[in-house]
Amino acid sequence: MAKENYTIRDIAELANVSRGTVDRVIHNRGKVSETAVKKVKEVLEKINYEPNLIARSLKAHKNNVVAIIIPDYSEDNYWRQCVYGIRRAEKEFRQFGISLQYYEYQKTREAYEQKFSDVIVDEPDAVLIVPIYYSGSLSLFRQLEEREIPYSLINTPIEDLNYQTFIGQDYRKSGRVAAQLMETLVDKEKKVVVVHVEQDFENSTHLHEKEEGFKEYFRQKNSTQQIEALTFKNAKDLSSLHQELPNIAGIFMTTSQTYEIADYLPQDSDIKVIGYDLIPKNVEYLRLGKINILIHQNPKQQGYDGVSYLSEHLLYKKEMPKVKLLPLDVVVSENVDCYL
Amino acid sequence: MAKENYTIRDIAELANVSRGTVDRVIHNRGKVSETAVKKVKEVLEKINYEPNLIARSLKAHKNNVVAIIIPDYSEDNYWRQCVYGIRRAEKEFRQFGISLQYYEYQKTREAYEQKFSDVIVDEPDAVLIVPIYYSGSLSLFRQLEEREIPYSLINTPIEDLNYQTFIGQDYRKSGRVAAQLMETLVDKEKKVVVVHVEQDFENSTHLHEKEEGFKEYFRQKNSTQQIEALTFKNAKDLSSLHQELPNIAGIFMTTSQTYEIADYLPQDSDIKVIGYDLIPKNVEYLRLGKINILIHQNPKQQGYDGVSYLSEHLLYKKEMPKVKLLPLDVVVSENVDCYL
DNA sequence: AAACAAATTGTTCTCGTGCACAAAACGATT
DNA sequence: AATCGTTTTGTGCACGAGAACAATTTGTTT
Repeated sequence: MAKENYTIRDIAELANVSRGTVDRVIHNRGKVSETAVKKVKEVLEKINYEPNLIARSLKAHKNNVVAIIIPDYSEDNYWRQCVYGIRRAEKEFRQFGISLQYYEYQKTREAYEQKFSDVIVDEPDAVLIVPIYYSGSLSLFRQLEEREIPYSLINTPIEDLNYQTFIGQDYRKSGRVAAQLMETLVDKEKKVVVVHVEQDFENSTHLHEKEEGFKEYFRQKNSTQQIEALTFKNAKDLSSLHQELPNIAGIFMTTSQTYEIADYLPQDSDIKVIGYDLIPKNVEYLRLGKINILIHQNPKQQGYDGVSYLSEHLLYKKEMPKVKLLPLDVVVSENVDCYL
Repeated sequence: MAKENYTIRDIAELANVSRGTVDRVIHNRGKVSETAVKKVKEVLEKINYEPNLIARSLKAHKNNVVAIIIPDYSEDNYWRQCVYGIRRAEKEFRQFGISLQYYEYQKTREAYEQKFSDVIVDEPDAVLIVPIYYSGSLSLFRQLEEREIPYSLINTPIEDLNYQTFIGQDYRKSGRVAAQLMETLVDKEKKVVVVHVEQDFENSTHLHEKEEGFKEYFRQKNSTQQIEALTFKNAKDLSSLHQELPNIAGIFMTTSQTYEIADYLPQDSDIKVIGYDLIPKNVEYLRLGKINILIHQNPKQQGYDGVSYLSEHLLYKKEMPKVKLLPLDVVVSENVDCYL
């Protein structure tokens, strides 16, 4: 196989046909005689033709619109990081005729569904969505499918949908990682607790997965470690933990409100805390030693990948993986700088 | 600011001049009358012109050659991973007229310097180099500089060179991370040892840095932890550690031969091992629990970034950072899959 | 075999930039 | 005012793919 980069012209010459015919064969459109098809295909098999994407996209410029449905990020550092990644991809793909349309929703189910409906009315060419509310919006997803609008989910998985790609983490594995790290931090005399802070816990399968992974790890190790799971609708309710604290060796927070729990611990507490996400408050507490370990969910990468995949799909019909799992980065105070 | 993507043509119309004049002003080449310059610049300030890189690179195609000087990777898993990253970038930039030329060297100083000389004779447009040998090759770097051939270093830093970019890790911080993790794994009764396996230890500043970072962490914490550093020219010599083992709580291996030390530990040993790199043998031992933690040096990313930076520099004269530090990924058995 | 329709093949233009070259404008000199 | 040289400005082409359109060949019918 020669290294050279062949062009449509080269192929046409080699096959003794015109450029138009080669083009028709490659994209198997239009009528071409069998003999011509054969001639071209023979050449194509011999050489390794890779179309020049630059030339192609120079021509393309269909101006595709990708809708971004994301929680209001003005006050939320996690989603803001995600938007940074989205913006990076936006800048990169604008050249290729991709433009983004943002639909920010306040964190209520109504607002979410409203924005989602808006998107459907606007008929974008693709949709990237953070579906933090589960039930109810299924019919909206179905509408996207009927209209054949490709969509990807980031951060929060939902089963039984025909999305293009889910981008996020393996949450069960994430719980297991937390468990393994917790095991090294605490000794088994006291119990460890898994704490969820989420209004709609029932529908948050990813939090269930984290808890399950956490317990699974200890179970498979035949550990005698005592584990208790607690669910709070609101961070304020964490104060009720107060009297339990003396019996607790470690806390695994399954959401990014990890810093909230650290606030309820006494100054000289020896309780180990493992949680999620490099939001500023968490990072501060990690540096102070109030939080021991954070698992980084790579929101920036999630946003970037989400837009990239959809864009390349629209531009080149590139296939996308059904699931893209990002690494489970373990962050301690000494390496936190690398991830900021 | 309108969102529209302006073209040279648009600017020409708005400024009432020809495309050629706009082009001359933008690249400030050639003679243009002051009035014309003013007219064009006024328009340029009003709109936000961003040249279409696609059209630009469609035209470019100067076929730049980037030389890759890298240790023989047929038998070395670490460098092979690095080459994977290089290949990914190669594929991506081939379209843009970048081609790579590989110069693999056997791991002796003579072979290294020979290949380096070959590169200089071949006069590539840029050089990406893994300089595992330090002294002696400085004159070769100077020759690159004289010929104004841009070059970047990956993995191994060398001071006082006018390289474009060094891509690798912050080795001191890397040692600190290892120390912090070691602290959680061992109790202070026994000592921990830092083990280097390297023929040319004197010249390996990055290994010194790792050791120094490791010690620095404990020192700053006013820890009473006893630390000892040992240097071996060859992995076989590790057997001499045997009688010391009962006094050792943890071992910090500064190179990828971490699996070698694990082989010398008794089956039921409680000695904790922290080391580097996700080569298959290390990963196997991590899964088996013979190694506790690996720090991932991201060789694939290093290779990819190295080629990308140089390519974009050649193509668009894009500026490159002087130093690009990759994250210090902490890998345990439960999250190792994410990084493979 | 002429006439026509249908199938196939070939040509040309577009995308936006960058460069080479052609055209025009300007100024100076006779 | 005509000529020349110089400066400035305008135009055309190439890059490679893709699609519309034009041209050709093929097949069918009378």
